[in-house]
Amino acid sequence: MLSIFEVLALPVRRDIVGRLRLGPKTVGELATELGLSQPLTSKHLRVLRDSGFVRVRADAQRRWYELRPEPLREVDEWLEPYRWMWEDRLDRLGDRLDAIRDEEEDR
Amino acid sequence: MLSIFEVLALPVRRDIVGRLRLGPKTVGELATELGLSQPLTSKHLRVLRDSGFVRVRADAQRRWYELRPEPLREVDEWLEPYRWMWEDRLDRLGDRLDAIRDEEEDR
DNA sequence: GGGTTATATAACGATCGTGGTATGTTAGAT
DNA sequence: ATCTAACATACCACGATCGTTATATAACCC
Repeated sequence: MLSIFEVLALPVRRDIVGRLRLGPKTVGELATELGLSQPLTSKHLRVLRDSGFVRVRADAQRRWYELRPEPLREVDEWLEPYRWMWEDRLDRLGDRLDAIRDEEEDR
Repeated sequence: MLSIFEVLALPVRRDIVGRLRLGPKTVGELATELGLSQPLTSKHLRVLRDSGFVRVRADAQRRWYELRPEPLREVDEWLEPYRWMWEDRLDRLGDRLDAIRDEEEDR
């Protein structure tokens, strides 16, 4: 089975993930949108499924694929130790100051 | 040239990135720490360099590799449209409330 | 200059994932 | 019961990348 980062390494798979962001879609819908053959679409969805990115719901012959947050969240957590490199804050201090300023402006 | 996600797909490359998090290291240091051959280490560093993850500073025969934030930041930005899926907040409202609560506690 | 240290690159073989084609499976429709 | 629609899977071949080994480059030391 492919790791989370390996799954995301392929542009077409990130594309699928992106198109499922706003709601579930069927294999046929995705294949059409992406201009892929049905078997190839199914295969990528299989990879996404095995790695936890999507789950399937059966509906007659249709298969509705739905995005799951966990793997994406893992990527987010992996990034955490590096965020200080581009987020100019001292241990969330910046966020707090921003929030306070926003509150002031709302008055 | 490999894309950012392709670069991160390999565990050993994420490992290198991780070990450079706290400061620059030489090829030899990394090779020893990771238990890799020198040529392999150099090759991975080459990939990391081409994709912008690291930059090199020459120092006699030594090459100091330093981590750069940009590609990691790109991953972070790619994740942005998905964060609502696991961050329980309504358009940053949660962050603000957290910050306000923290401020209250500090009093 | 000769030797050594540190690193980069070339060449090669092997592995693995990708994409295509063909086929299997299941459910609905007539 | 048969036909069709929607999807999954098996098989195969190509291509890319990974790791190894050998070699090249460059700078320091004696």
